[in-house]
Amino acid sequence: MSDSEDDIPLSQINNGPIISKASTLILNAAPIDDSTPDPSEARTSVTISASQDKESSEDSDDIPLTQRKQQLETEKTLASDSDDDIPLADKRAATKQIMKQESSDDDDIPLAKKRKVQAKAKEVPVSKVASSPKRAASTVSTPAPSKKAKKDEVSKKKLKKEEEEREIYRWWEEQTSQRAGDNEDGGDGVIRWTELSHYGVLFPPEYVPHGIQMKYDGKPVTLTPEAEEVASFFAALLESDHGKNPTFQKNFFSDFREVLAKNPKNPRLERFDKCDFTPIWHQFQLDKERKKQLTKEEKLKLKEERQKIEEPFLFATVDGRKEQIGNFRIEPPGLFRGRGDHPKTGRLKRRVYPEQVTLNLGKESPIPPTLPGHKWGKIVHDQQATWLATWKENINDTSKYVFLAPNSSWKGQSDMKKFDKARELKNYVDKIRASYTADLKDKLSEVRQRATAMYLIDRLALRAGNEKGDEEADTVGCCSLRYEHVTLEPPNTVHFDFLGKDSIRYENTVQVDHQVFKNLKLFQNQVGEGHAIFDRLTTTGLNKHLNSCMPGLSAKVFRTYNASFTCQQQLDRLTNADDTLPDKILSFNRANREVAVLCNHQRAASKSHAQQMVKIEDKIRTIKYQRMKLRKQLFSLDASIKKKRPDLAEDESDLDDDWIMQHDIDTIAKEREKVQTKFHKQNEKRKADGEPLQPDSELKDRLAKVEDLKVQLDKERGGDISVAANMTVHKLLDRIARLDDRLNATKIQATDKEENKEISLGTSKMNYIDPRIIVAWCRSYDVPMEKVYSKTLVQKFRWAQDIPDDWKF
DNA sequence: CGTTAGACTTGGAACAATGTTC
DNA sequence: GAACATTGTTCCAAGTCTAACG
Repeated sequence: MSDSEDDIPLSQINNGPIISKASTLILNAAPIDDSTPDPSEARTSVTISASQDKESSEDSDDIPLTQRKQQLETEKTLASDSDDDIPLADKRAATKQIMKQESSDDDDIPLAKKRKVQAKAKEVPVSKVASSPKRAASTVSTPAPSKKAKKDEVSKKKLKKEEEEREIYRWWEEQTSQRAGDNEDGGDGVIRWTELSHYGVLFPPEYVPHGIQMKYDGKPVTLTPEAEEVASFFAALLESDHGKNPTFQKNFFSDFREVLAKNPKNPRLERFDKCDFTPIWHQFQLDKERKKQLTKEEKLKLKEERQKIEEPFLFATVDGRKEQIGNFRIEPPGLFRGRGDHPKTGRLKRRVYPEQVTLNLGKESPIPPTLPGHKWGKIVHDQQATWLATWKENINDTSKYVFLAPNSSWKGQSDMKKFDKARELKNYVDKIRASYTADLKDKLSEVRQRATAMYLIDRLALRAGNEKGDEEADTVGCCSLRYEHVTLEPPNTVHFDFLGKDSIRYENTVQVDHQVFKNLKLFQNQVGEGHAIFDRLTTTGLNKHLNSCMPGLSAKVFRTYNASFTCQQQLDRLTNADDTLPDKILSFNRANREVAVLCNHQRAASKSHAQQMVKIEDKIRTIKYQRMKLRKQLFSLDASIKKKRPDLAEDESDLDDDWIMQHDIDTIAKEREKVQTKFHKQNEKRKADGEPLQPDSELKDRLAKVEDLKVQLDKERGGDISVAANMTVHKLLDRIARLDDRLNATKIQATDKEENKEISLGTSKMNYIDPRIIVAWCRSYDVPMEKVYSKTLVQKFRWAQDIPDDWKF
């Protein structure tokens, strides 16, 4: 293996913008069906589309960006109005191949049958049990006194675990027909439960005034507790982005003044810029510090107190089964943290009292107690609903709900239903693609717009894009795209730039089907700046049509389908059975990343990312440096090794003399400092213990040793290699091998980190990738599940674990 | 029909817990 | 063992989509 080669990807990855990756990926994942019903009529555009697909699928095979650009440019110059002159001899074949691959995945056993595969079901508990004795065995070596206690603890844990295991409702093992939600015609009229009881919701504690005064115009002012609370909400955010956002400030101040005016004891504060919340802010900083300083015991005690309060709220009983509840807390009052350019951001979100809360309970269930002096707003018995409690929030007048946790049967069932639906789309997608491709030329602009939108939703995994009001942030999805969000570059390149959900920017450049390009141009010209491109299309209309293509189909299913499809495809492509575990994990992360890119799941890069990269690069070099030294020792012991192991004769890349020099200097400096702090610390301890101090000569001796090291390093740099007396060739080879492992692992880590800096993997893992894909992958490549799923995700996807080894999406 | 309400999924950021390193 | 980085969890805003409404 050559180091220089290995280092290439990291730097290159940097250059590859997400955009191009995303576009190639999707076009690749979604081959166009070139068997249009009417070949003579469809020839031109269909041919083109096929050829484009071919090209873009080539793109995806890691052609550097620069080359891709060239390709694009050549195409530009080549392209003329007559579409016919593009040769396509082998291009069809390529498209076919992709299609074939897709349909060969199509080993679709009817879903109903698949569910019954339970051979694995028994294995889960077995492996659990097997792991427990192992743990018990490892405690045997511990000292006698604690032995018994530990053993007790272990068996207790084991028991608890087994009990938990028994308590799990394995709904996925039951006859499908018994389950709600399996109903083809959606969830309407479905009874979800017959018995439902829970302890209601947990209210946040009443406000406790701190008495710290804010200042106005430089002078401290006294506020009523109610006003102080609101001032404190803002004070806490003083240094955050929200606190600095003018809209946030304006909205906060207007609501703050309203609260102030409610009580004549409050001062009149006219101007925001005269307010000074820093005294409160400082107090909060202090509080945080103090909280951090608490001892372990104190923290534990606080935690226990919290848990004791929560305990009754944790579970609900549904038809006799215990189910975990997700969010049983009423949201505390605060300032509304709207995202992006939300016109209401900063407004006061008021405290919620029991009178505003509706509980959903079984008729027979006891009504839980609530805050003293209060009563519940309403008690209902809605057996079609899965919410346990609901209330209205005052900012946007929208409903908030308490639901069961993600590991519950209700959530699990609808999750499974969602993925099964996406999987079902596989069987329809070719037909649907053919049909919208044909519709791209429909005379009815309504139909044509719908087809164009479907193309985008399918190819780019765009969201549907419902209408939004003036009181919300201006964000869009497919149906609500406006003129200015799309830039067209002939012959068929489209630039997208708009704010999507959560005001996350979607920026992408794609080559599209010629007819799509023409349509977009036409629509744009018809509407003009500031107007919706698809002016005849609504999400409702689109979904109605989709539903007629396949029962239960809606726009979001395409996102799920394309995400899961991509993941399956990438995992198959990237993983090798004989890879090391870290390599497999890297492959997994890459597949996961492809999906995240496709769905445009972003995160803010950490402020220290660049520094962190420098640090890790330095770590890599340090390992290489150590390796180099070992190599040299090896050759000085036995020169013949050079011939036997030519791989060891090669120099480490990017280890130049300057770096080595600097590294040695740094090493010495660090060593010196270490010696000194250690010396002083020891003396401080001695002082505290009343022991005699170590003399300064001791420090000098130790520092002299550092100097010896320096001399040795200098000598080694000069080519003078010293080998320890007891060192052997075998030992050296062994050490080098271990360094190589470390080097490899660190490099992988670096690559992963860089590729990941602005991409958030969590959302796709949690919501878009069919967990059965991942479970099957883990099994066939012998990767422990915990390496890819956190504890909670394992629980959430329990239903996905009883599948055959060869399960494919 | 278009509009709104309601219920449920999806999403990034903040926060907490845990792991790593000096 | 404290400081830092990483990972996992919680929070709650912001979507989707269907049903009900007028």
